Amino acid sequence: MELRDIRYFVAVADTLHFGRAAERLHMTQPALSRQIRALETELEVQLFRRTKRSVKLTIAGHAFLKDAQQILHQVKQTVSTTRRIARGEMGHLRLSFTTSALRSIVPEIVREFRNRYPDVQLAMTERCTHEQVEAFRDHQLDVGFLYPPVDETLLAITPLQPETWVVALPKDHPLALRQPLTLSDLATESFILHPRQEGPYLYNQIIHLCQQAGFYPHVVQEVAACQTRAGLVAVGIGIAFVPEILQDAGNRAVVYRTLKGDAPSLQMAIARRHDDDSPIVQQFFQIVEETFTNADYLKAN
Amino acid sequence: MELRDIRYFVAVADTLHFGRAAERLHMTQPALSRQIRALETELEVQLFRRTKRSVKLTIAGHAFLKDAQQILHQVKQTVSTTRRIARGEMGHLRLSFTTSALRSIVPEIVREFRNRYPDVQLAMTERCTHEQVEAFRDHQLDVGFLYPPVDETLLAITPLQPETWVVALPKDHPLALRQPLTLSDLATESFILHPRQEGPYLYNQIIHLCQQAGFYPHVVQEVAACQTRAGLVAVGIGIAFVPEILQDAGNRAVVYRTLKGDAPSLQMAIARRHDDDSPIVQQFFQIVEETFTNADYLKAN
DNA sequence: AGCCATTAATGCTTTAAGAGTATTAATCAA
DNA sequence: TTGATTAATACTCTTAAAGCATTAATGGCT
Repeated sequence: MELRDIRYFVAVADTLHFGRAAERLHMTQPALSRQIRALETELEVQLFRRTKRSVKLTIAGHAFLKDAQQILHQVKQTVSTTRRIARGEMGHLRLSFTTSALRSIVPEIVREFRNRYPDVQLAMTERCTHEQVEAFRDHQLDVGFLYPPVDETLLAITPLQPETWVVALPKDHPLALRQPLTLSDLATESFILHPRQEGPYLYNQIIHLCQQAGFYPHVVQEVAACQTRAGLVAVGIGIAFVPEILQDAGNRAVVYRTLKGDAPSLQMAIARRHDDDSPIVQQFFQIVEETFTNADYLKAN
Repeated sequence: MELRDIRYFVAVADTLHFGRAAERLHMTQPALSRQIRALETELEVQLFRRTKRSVKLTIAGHAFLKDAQQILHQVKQTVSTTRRIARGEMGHLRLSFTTSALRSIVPEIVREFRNRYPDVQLAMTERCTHEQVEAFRDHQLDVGFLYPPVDETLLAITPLQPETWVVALPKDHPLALRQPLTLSDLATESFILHPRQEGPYLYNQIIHLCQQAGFYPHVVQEVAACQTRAGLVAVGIGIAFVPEILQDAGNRAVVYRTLKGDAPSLQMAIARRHDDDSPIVQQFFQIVEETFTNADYLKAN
């Protein structure tokens, strides 16, 4: 049995007239009569009770009609849905971001995406860079905002705007008054850094920059959350580095100072699997690109 | 799009191998490759991501597969159900019967029908003959146990076993001792009959038989229910006619006497619309026939 | 690094299912 | 009785789909 047969049957069942049904199907009456008869033979079921002058459905024909219409409807629905999914208008997208990404342009991107593709289910999870890479490996993630470097054989990376980090000092620290501050000024300080395994790239970068400035930093504590580091700075445990964008939300007992010359910096990036051909992911990247073009445009004015 | 395309697609999606899928479909690989490609062109959707060595589903392909399998399943289900309905194994049957029919062979017939066709929904309603005819007219009824005569242009009638009616007398009535009783013996009695409009045929029959016996019956009361009539006989209001099969269930203060010669009698019949081609109804009649053949066979032994 | 096996695609031919045309047969209404 | 209506039949024709032979590209294996 083919959908053709079902379409023919429904036309005849609707009109109860082979001639008119044939017309509706843009074919001739004999061809239609033959197809219906063939369908009945195949089913071994009489669907119509015909006289030479009239046609009506049998009981079985009535039942078949109901199902037939449902099948045709489902086929139509399937075609439509498949097309929408292929166009990226429907489906789902699993998104991850590091904690600090929420303080950046990311929320705006997500908002725009939701607006433009309301039928795409968004699943968002906060994950650190390392967790994101693992999730990508396990096919648990489609798009991630993270901090390179990562395994670029698996992931395609698009760098976003660089993010410079500033020094957090207690309000009453002597250096809080000095304005052009360089890394070498911090040589004798105690440092509160983030745990090495949470962000080895940045950690090593800091150590390396300090060594270039002629000292090895004295690390008194390792704390993951930036806010907590600022808190510890406030009570005089030491000094710390935090992202520039987080400084406004900081503690009142803390001042933030930009470093002149080499300073710790990270460049957030957006990642996807190389082998991912999801049109939704493509569209997400499209929006990311547009958002940045737009943002630059605004800045230029 | 045709079911063929869907079947082909599912085969390729299952095996992810054009050659093996073609084998499973009993066709050659190039033909299959071409059909899949045509399907993709028609849908304007890439369903497979092919390399020269491997095939895998795209996101849209995955979604389509799910729906495709469901469609194929539904088609299979529809064919099966339609066949069962055509064979009379599924569907519904609306059945009516008069009150007294429940005291006859009818329950046995229904029991056997339920046994043999458990997937047929039975809707049973008690209706008098007149109500049944109305229900048939309104297409509200498929099979009815009723008492002719009825409109035989609408209904096809199969008569069942004739049912003779007996006289109910008070236990201490003088005629209770006379054994060969005839209708003329009742000439001076008071009669409790059923209401004329409830069964005009039987009512007229009784009047007619009495007149043939040389008298016009003196009717003191009209009561529909046979049991109630027997009750009134017990307290001496008059005498009554009841169906032979009901006499066992009668009042202890009442005796029942068969009439010699002409006696009121009814022949229950089973009715269906002439234009009803439901296989279920046919099968019901089949069982009715078998049940009677069987019953006669038992009697003969 | 090169060769062979594997596998999907392409070009051409063949087949058969389905459609068209002309006609028939039966039924209902006037 | 006749004519209009309508589904079925007989035959021919068209075309979509299948088969066959071959190509092209890829990946594994020595």
